[in-house]
Amino acid sequence: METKPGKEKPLKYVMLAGIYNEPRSGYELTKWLQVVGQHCWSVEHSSVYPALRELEKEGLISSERLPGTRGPERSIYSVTDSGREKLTVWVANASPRPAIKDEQILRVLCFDLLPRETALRQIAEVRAHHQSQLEFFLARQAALTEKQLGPLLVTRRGVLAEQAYVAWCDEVSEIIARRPA
Amino acid sequence: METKPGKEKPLKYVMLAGIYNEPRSGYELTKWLQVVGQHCWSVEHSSVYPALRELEKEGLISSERLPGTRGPERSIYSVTDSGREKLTVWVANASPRPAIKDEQILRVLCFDLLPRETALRQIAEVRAHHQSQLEFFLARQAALTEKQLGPLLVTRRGVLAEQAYVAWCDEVSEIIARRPA
DNA sequence: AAGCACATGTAAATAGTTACATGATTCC
DNA sequence: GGAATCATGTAACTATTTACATGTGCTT
Repeated sequence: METKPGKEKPLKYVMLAGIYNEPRSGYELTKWLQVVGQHCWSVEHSSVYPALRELEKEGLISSERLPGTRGPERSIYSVTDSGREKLTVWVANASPRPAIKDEQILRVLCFDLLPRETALRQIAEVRAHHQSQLEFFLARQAALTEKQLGPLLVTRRGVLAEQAYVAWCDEVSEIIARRPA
Repeated sequence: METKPGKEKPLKYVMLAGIYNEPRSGYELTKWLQVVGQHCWSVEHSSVYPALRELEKEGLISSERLPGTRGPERSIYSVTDSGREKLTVWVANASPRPAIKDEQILRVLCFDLLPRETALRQIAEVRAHHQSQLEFFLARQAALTEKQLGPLLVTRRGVLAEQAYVAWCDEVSEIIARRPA
């Protein structure tokens, strides 16, 4: 047995996956988790740095100190051979069902509490947000080739998910609009 | 000032929305959050009961003790007038962006670590899960009329979200399949 | 009488955020 | 020299899960 046969924190594997995809600093990893990772696993930087230290202590990643091109020095992490092995085992496992927290859907559940105008305005704003996310993922998709299999598939997920959200907003608007006030 | 001008826990509003939608017991609310709430806000029962007590203490919901039709006695909660007012204010507010935790997308990011067969098998299982979720939401949709505006719109979200997930799984399969091993 | 679904609760542990803190470098 | 971005970190707090706990009533 190696220290503990128990389960490991998903966040560490999430980060390992991000670093495997491309060597990154903690800062870059945080940014990545906040933009690309928005539809899979978004966290704050305060969770990232301690996890990086754990991963390094376990020998799953290694760091290299580099002078920042535009900014101060940072540590760039790469996945070690041992990390790659652990990651491979993890990737082959089954995932728990996605966990989603989306208050907006619950607001829509209660839309009969609002005057029609208010509801329509709210959903229009939500639509605008997801439309701009969609455009972001479309732009990213256009910049990728089939060579970059993983990033391309993840980006496709972003595109499809945002398209579905925008389509739902449109349905909500339409149904609300043609309703008796 | 009423006790605290600070922000309130989202879970309480989520539950208030669920009870407003239909008076429910803690047990029923938990079930609802686990099935319908899967694409908006899923929690365990251990979070539900304490929050119910808080909501009742604040006078936002009231309980009625009823003998269970098939099972022991339970408390059915309804939204009070005061609760309805608070809920209305909340519904009119803007929502934070959805927070999603989905390990599967990150596994796909690393699919080049797996033999093609393994990856295809995994994604087929994931597809099957979302397909069955889709069928659940479609059945639910068929049972609703436009009278039940909120539940219908929430169910539509389930349908669209699961369709998008299934479509993504198909894309992943296709791209993996026609790749050099 | 055993097993299952109903029904509710608490305590300990974990995960994650918010707020606090610091400092470098670049651009205006 | 001030603002913005880069870059990293800690501490306190909050939210949520897991595990423990208990008991009812129906079905087989």
